[in-house]
Amino acid sequence: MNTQALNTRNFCENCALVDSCISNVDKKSVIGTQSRRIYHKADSLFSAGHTFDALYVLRSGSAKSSITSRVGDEQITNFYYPGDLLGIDGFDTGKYTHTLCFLETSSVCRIGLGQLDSALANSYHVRQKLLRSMSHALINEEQLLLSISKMTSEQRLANFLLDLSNGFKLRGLSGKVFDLSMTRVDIANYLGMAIETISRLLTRMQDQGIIVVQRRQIQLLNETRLRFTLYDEDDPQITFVPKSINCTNLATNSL
Amino acid sequence: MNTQALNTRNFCENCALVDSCISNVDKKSVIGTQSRRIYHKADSLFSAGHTFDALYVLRSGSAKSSITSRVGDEQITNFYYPGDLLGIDGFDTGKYTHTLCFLETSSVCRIGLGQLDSALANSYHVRQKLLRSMSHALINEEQLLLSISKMTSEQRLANFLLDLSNGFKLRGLSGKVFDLSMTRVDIANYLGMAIETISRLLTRMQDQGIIVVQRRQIQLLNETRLRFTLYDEDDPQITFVPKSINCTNLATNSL
DNA sequence: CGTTCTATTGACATCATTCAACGCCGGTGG
DNA sequence: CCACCGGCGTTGAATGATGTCAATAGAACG
Repeated sequence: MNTQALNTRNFCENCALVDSCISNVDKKSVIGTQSRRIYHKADSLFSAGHTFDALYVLRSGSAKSSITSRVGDEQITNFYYPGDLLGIDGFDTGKYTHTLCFLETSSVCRIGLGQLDSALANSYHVRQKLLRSMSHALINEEQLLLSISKMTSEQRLANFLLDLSNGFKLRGLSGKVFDLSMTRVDIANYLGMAIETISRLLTRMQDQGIIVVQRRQIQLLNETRLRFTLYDEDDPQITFVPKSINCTNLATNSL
Repeated sequence: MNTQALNTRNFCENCALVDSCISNVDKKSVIGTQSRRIYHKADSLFSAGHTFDALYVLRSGSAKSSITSRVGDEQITNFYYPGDLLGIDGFDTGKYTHTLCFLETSSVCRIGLGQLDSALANSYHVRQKLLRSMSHALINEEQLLLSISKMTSEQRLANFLLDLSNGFKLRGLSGKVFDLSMTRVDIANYLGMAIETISRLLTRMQDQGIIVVQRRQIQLLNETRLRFTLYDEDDPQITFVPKSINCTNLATNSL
């Protein structure tokens, strides 16, 4: 399985992601990255329990990460696209807790922990970038949590499609027509629902003229209506019931 | 509201948390912390949208953090106990995304961002500690996700009680008898279920002789049985169905 | 000592899962 | 080239776990 095209460089200064990539945020001290090889669908980059020895940046393709409970249940925690940072779950225990698995042919840049740490010590921008990425990952997870525990399945799916669309737009691709790199099973797992429900909802949305589904290809016909399902659909007038948890909002910041 | 006892020091070298606290992980360069004041129940430390200017360490008491969706739904993302790091959600955008709210009389140590960054630049241990904490927070969130999307309400509640018990044990308190500092509403929100369900489950567990509930006080009578409900209860023989997501487990780590 | 917050309990409604059958597509081997 | 097979996706019917609504009561708070 090492027969793949293997491409090892010391610096990725002409990577397409050059501006957003943690290796390049500090122009004065580019982090050397190694081991840029090609992975294929269903290959894994690392598995839960493996020694944490590097972070990775996804260069091309797409991937998913998942955790496993003691009972054997798996939960997909995220999908990744080019530019995303992989492996930050490893800092906690020194072992990866995620299993990272590619959804299609993909490539990554590897940043060894030693290199990373010296970059952190030397560059404010690298520190900023890493902390920001990790904070972002956390918030992302919490948004997912919010959607799973507070939204109907239809809203979750709509939200998911809009998120994907946004991600593609940000990467300069079409937010109107795109391909899902993950299976229905993956989506269902990620959103905490049954694949049958996904199927039914997709066809219903199609019947309503909101989207067009052809296998893995999705076309958004009416983004406004899609976005609208996120609000309480029964109630045309968007009622902002704050539903607030008891918390005095003094928010006496600092001192 | 500034009438509270106000206690400002430069260094917290004799804090009870001295060993685990990020301010003290590097004995050679203790981070100066400021503004140790007393907060009360329902006070908030910061709110979503406020400028991110500091991290905090919870010194005493307990707290919860929550995020709010555009529709006004709130989701509690975590409960905090002494030693926990607060505010790491702020790195992403430079504003807090959480609202942090105390559940009882509490105190914190404040670590300004400037101080933090110089400590990060100078100390490997501080870098390690911060990254570890953030990674841990991420994993924690994902465990919650897993439990919400893959477990029954009974299992979620059992899991929650066991987690709390563990936390108290780790802090040298009793894991058998403890007080919930949060309301049923908070628990329900956190676990993604209705308060009525919490109520019913608690009384059922009590009827089964697994726990004793008296308002906020919980006593674990039979921890083994509680732990056992986490597995598929129908099936006495624990069946480890791996339920694996399609992912070749080559896990060709590094290269 | 009333008002409000918190918690409990019952009856009922419902959304989503589960079970089951089937169709489609791509790959593989004869 | 065709037939078979397995993975993926769709659809229908029945079930059930959990939420919603409603009534009540105790504790906390001012």
